[in-house]
Amino acid sequence: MTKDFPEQVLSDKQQHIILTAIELFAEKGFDGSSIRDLAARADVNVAMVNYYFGSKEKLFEAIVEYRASFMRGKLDEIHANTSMTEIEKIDAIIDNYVDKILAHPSFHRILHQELLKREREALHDGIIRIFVRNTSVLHSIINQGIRKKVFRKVDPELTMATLIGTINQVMLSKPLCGILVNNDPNFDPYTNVAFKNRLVKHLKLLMHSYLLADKR
Amino acid sequence: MTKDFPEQVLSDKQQHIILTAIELFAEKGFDGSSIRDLAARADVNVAMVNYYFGSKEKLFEAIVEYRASFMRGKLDEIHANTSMTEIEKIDAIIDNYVDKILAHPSFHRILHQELLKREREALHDGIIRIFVRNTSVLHSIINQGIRKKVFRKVDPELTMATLIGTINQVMLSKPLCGILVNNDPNFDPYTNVAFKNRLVKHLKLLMHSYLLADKR
Amino acid sequence: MTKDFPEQVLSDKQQHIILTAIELFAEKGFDGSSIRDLAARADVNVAMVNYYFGSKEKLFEAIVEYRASFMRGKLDEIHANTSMTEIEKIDAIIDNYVDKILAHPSFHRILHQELLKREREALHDGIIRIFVRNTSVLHSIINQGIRKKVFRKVDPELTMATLIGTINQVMLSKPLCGILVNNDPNFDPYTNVAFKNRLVKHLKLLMHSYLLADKR
Amino acid sequence: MTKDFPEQVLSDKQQHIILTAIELFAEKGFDGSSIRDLAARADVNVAMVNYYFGSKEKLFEAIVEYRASFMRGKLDEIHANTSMTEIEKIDAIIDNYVDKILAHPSFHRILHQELLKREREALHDGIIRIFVRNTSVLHSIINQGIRKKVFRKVDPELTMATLIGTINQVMLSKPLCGILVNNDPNFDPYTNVAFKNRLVKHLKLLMHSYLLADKR
DNA sequence: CATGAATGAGAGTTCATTCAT
DNA sequence: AATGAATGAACTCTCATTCAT
Repeated sequence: MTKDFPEQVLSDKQQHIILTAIELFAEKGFDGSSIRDLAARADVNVAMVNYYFGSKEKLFEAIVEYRASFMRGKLDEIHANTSMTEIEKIDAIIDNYVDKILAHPSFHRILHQELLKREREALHDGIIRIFVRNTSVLHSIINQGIRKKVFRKVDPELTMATLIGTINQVMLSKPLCGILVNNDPNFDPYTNVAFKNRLVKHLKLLMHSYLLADKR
Repeated sequence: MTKDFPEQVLSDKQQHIILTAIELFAEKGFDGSSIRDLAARADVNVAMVNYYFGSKEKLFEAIVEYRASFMRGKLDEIHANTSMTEIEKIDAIIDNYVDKILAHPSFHRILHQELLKREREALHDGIIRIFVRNTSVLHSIINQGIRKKVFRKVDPELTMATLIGTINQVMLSKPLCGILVNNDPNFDPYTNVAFKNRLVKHLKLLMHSYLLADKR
Repeated sequence: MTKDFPEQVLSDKQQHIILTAIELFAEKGFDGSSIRDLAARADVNVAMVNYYFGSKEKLFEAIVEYRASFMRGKLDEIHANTSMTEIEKIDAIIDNYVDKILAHPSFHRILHQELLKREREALHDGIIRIFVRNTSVLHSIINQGIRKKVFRKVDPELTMATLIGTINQVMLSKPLCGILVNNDPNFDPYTNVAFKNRLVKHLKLLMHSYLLADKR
Repeated sequence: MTKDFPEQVLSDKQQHIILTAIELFAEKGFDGSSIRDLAARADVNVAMVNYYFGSKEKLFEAIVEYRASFMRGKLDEIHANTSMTEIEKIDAIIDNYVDKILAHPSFHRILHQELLKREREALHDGIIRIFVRNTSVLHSIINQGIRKKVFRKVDPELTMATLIGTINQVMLSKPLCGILVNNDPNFDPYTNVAFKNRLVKHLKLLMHSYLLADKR
């Protein structure tokens, strides 16, 4: 069984602060959010954040720790499954990815905000490590498919970038996504089941045509 | 004839500040960068930013204005070209996109950082407008291809997301990209010609298989 | 029973800041005083002013609130008193006014400084309201005296201006007052009992001759 | 012949700046007005103020110099006139004062703003000197009237304070004055002839009753 | 265990003034 | 003689953090 981080025990209040912080940071960015904002929104004392987490930066690390392993379990299971073909595994990963990411859009947004900066190196590296680990299964499956010649000789790394990048593109901005897919900036794609199905369908079709098409 | 930059006359010093700010904001984020940092790095007086641009926020707007039209010219040209097939236009757009975005990775990163927040609504909307404008040509070409039945009945919006999203994914983080494509966090993909060709090749192959494959 | 001060609870430190600010603003004006000056003089941290009062402007409002009602109680009592004649009431008001204003020369000076500007409209209006309230009793007594024909048919508003204006004139500038009444710029009239009596005597004599003289 | 200050020659532009500054300082106070505000309002270059007057403070001195002697001429004439009785002289001074002050309400307001502070000592002293000189004639006339026993044994200094203070009180704040005399904050008393006559009438009546009444 | 008070550092911005032209 | 560009200092205010209780 895999564990990304020590299974630290978090009190309800700590969890509450973390969940509030995820929303706040997603809206205003880490630097754009103040501890006072956060304390007010979470209805706790200003000193609580430092008291519980040590510092604002450590709170961010706690957030990552709290949500980081959100992928692993199912991915490893898919990877280890010997009764699935490679393309079935790809499909399963698509289902899983879309599911998990749409379930936590704010956290996803925070991670990407931090990834886009080059500050806070330790944190940056930590986030990169999460990404690398979470994509390694996908990487391995694509490579295996190619080796087995059930997949075309595609570029494995960039194929991964396509799969993840398509989802990220949609998650970039709720209003932008709303405009593009529904011509309505107030449309919320992240909670819309029809949109989720549409996204999954597109990704599967895309991957099928790309990976399976005519393997000469 | 096309023009890449707005007519507004900017002094050398103003341009210098803008270029320095693009690098700084890309590294530390807008909120994470201080005017003092910027002034020191650009080797100008702290008061210059407000003197030239009015405020930190207006500097951001000036940056966007300075680089915003970085796509349009060529795109319109491709769109209007009647001697190209749809798939040739897609290829041309891929060439163009990759070219332009790899040439200005920092600006690209800044835009996405701001897009990931929901603050500064006016600016956010402005950036969204740029994205919508820059993707509208692509949208129109895909739709035309589908109407002409030279393209499969794909999901046009999500196909765009795939194209743009793949590039964005690669631009997300230099070290992440370096690790994935070269197993070396110090590898700089953005200035590497081989990588650029690899990216272009992947995208074209991807789009060809997806759009053209067996239109039954 | 009357209360001179609003109910609001102010800590000792807050009161200390307010009292220091009154002196400072009286000397240098509101705009001429910096929060750093104030903090240094009051021997508190620069951040305390904003911490306690929110902003420099709100500190001003707190000052006004703290001292604004400095008149009312006694005035209402005089007004309501049915056993005094009108001229006795005027005399009592003179006693009261001179007393109160000489006790808080700095606050008095601040109010007038702000009154002389046309900025900060809300504040300006607030101060005007205080003046109007504080003079309304006087107004009403003069009018009553005229109606009862114990006073001459004077101009009630300008008679008020004379009464208040004489006191204000003396409060304008300590050195100017010192020179005029004692030929000594260092003479402090505001703490001098003899001067206070002299001022009261002059005002009473003035009002008696003006209001009572020959009512044909 | 008396001269308060060297008869410096001022160009039209300098006069224009001075007149604009008087209005601006009257509205926002000296510290509340910026040279940029002034330059913009006067439609001149920012550097002009320092170029012409040396500094912001020296501009203030130039303003005082420009308007300071606004009283003297006529006052000296009244004083020296041997064919007028003392009370006639008082009446003439009232006419003159009210006239001059109502003609330049902004300058009057500036002087008092500065008088209310204790800053800029040299300037403060200069202004005090102007006040003392301008009131000396009045002082001398009252004293003479008392000596000649045509006036009562009033308090000469405070009688002056009453005369000047009544006018000042009315000049304190346009809206306050408007409310008191006309129950209308938008009423402009300073340009209203009826109000001027009312003020003069009140002052003369006041001074007559006070100075002349029953000299036992 | 939890908190309100307090703080030094640094933020963005504005200022009067200077200077090369 | 006149000015636009430029600047260092100082402004108000907010910040993450600390600490006595």
